Amino acid sequence: MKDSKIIDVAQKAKVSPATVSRVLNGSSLVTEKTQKKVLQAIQELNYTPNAMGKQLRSRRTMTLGVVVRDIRVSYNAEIIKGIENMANTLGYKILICDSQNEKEKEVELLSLLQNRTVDGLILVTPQLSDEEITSFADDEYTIGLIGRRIEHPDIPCSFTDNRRIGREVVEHLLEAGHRRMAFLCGFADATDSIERLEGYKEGLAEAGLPFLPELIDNGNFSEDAGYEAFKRIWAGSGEFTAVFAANDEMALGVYKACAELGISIPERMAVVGVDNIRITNYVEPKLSSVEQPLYEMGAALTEKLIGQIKGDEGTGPQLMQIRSTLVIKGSSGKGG
Amino acid sequence: MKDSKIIDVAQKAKVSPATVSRVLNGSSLVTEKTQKKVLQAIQELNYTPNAMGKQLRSRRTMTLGVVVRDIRVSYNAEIIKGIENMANTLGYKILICDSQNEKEKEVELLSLLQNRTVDGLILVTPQLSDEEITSFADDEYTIGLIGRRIEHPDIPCSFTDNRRIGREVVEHLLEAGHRRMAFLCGFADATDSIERLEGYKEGLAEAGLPFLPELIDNGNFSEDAGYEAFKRIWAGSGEFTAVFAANDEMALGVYKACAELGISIPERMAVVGVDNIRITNYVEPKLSSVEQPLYEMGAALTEKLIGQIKGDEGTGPQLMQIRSTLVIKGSSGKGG
DNA sequence: GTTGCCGATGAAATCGATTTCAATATAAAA
DNA sequence: TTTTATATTGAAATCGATTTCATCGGCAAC
Repeated sequence: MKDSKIIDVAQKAKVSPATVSRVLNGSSLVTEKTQKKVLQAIQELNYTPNAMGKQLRSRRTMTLGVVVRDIRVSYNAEIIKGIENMANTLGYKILICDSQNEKEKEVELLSLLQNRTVDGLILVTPQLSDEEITSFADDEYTIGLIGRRIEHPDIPCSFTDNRRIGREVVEHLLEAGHRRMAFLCGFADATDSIERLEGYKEGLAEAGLPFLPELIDNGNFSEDAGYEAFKRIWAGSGEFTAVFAANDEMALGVYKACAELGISIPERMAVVGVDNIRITNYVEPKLSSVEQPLYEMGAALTEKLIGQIKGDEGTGPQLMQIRSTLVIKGSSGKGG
Repeated sequence: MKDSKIIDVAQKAKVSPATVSRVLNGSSLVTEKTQKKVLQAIQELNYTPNAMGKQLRSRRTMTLGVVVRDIRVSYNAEIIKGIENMANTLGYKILICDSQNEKEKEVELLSLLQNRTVDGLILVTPQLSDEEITSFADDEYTIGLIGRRIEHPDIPCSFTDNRRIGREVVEHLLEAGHRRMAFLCGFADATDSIERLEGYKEGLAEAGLPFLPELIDNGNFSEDAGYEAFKRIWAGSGEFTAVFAANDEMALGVYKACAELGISIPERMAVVGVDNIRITNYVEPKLSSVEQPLYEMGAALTEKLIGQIKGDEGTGPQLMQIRSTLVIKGSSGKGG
């Protein structure tokens, strides 16, 4: 069936396209009688307004772009779900862009804003520099950030207090009797990771313990990276009884390394991760982790961003810090 | 910075919009000199062609819609990744729609095709009936299916031979010495599940074993459902030594139930799932499963669908059956 | 019976690009 | 030098809907 245009409906109903448009958009300036005629015609022709025409005229695509580094990692999937749901309730659609962890691709994707393919863009833990992002926001493009924080009046950000996470984990490990604990960073460019490291340092400082650079290593947030990083540290200075990994993936790598090296968890080595992904509850022992309300972060940011697109000014703070909670499980119980 | 239009570029370069358009689209009918002028003007104005204008005129959105039941489940995420990558290489973007497992929502989403928001729609294990889908395809709308099979000249489908999967798993279990094996179905509407059940029956029949209805139960593909289903069967007729779950999630539910009931895997009970999701390698014992090349399924279908949109006719069969492989792990070793 | 006003409708401009077709300019041929 | 063919360019139509502005009609007020 060929799809019909507004003019077809107009002709069938013996009115002008303008009137049809008014009916479609619920304008009150239409007689009940003509409205009925028009609706009848719409029904008979099985007419659906063409989105492109509508968008061009209204200069709104009702679409949000979402840039993630990899759709498959559950951290991102959960955020996307939150974004998608909120966007949908507010009448928006979402365009997913997987940057494949390439910064170059992220830069490219900003063009979606320039060419007005989307009304706004949500970047999830982006690799772009603060300058690149702010310069875009300054150009009146609508951008929102998840898992990263930039102080800018027009950039809403939704993130967790990573420093607090760092401190809290350290406190937990201290309480469990550990004095020397390693820290595995993630991407060098990830503020998440950097801030968690700072929190780790603060925690140690508060307890009057020294910060030992040899207990720090980093990787790219992947299981393999965690595995390698742990092995490096272990080979360097065997002197530690706990590991705090910047995310669960890396913590899983630690599990693997420990299994290989015959190090038992948690007796000989306590392990704590961040994100509390599903797998943490399937490994033995269950992995202690910090749960971030990812779904809520996605949803909250989306709501704010759409508000901004619609022009709601000053509806609240641009920085939305969301509280995360430490979930203690078998991998970091008392004693050790 | 206000974004500029093609007319602005035209004025700045002292040419007509038509010429600018030609330069933009690499038409060969432009003098090198004017081309230079135009490019110069484009650069100076930092001009980017507006996507909506372009789309309206060309009647192409260069966007594909993807409907999944839940973005978070890794089965879907993997498929989406394949779709996204292929779409991207071919210049397409993807609009993600999470149907929240509601059929009603799926129906709604078909409107994306009607109003031309997308050029084509990919449905991943959809809940819509064959009739609903084919009637849409008959209306010249471009639809593709993943994980489901409909015989229709205009509907490309990418799926695995579920019946074969069923037979193969049964054969494997028979070889390991099992004679009575339970089967846990998934969604009642999922052809995947139904076909696997048929394969299971065929496998039994080939071995001359009877099909026992009391060893069949079903759930909704979730871990909880698997847990409940197993408990029901167990309570009914304790007489079986292996379970074949229609997917890994349900198999994980079986693990949970067995742990509670003190049934050891694989000694007392062998377990096999389907999908070979990541968690299967983190549980103890590792879960035997059937690996489906999800990424490839997504990518292959997308390529075909875009070909169809572009008008490549008859470039191959509409039905793409992709071979899956049984991965035997600890949960179904010999003996039992 | 005019005049004035208001509510319903339509004609036409608009959004921003592409593309057809006609009109140039340029080069080649006579 | 004039004619013809060809290579560039521009004017205007187009995609499909929305929206402004003008118009028409009816009704009330004078």
